[in-house]
Amino acid sequence: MNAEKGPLPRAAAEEYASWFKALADATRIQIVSLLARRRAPMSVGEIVAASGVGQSTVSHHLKILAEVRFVLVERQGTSSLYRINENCVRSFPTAADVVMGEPVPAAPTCG
Amino acid sequence: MNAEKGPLPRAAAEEYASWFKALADATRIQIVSLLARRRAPMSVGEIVAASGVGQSTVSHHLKILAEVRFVLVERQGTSSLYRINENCVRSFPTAADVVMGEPVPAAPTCG
DNA sequence: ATCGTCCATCGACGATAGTCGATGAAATGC
DNA sequence: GCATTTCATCGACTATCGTCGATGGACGAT
Repeated sequence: MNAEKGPLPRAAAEEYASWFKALADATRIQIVSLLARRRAPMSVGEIVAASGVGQSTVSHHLKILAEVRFVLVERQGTSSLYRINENCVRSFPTAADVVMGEPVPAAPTCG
Repeated sequence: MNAEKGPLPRAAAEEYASWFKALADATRIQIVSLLARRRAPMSVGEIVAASGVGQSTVSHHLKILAEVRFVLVERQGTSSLYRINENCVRSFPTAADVVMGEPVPAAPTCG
């Protein structure tokens, strides 16, 4: 932990924020927890049926979660199978990391 | 960790999301890290000077951070002194908590 | 009492984000 | 080839958010 007196540089703060933004929505949290409980990959249709929002909305959130590597996608035939990326879950920064200015765990490269 | 098959209930997901929303902005992360590095309380004016955004903006973010008890405020004379709430930082949920459905650590009651 | 300082709140603005319905594209089956 | 399924993308709408400037209230000093 570095403890200079200045604020965290803006660029680092934005990188941290991009992490937390990925989990700053209730629908995304539901999707992520759903994928984590079923440890097996799930198709978009299954996620739609379980989450209660529209198909395009689920697809949109899955894209956001995939951009930060929180979920991994694999095409199989006509369907896309999503699964949780446990490496990325583990490297997610804690609040203590942020306030103490720990180095950012390289957002899009966690697994 | 509970591992039923259904998604996390919407209410729990929203409570989690409210936590992460508090850190989902670069300016708030800068403010929080600033307060954590100086361990002493800081006035709003000091935070404004160090963060590079307007006074009303800082005041707005401090209000959000105080609502989730991430910072604590104490009036002293004409100025308000803000300091980090280390209990709240420690009880902030990890990503693993969320995806595994750990019980929410009682957002507004962490310290 | 008056002035000046410090801060919270208000109103407004632009930007971003979440949701939906509709459209389109890729793969499968007939 | 054609229809069907499955999903991603597009366009539009609304709501929320971050920021600012201005206003006003509380407190201290003169």
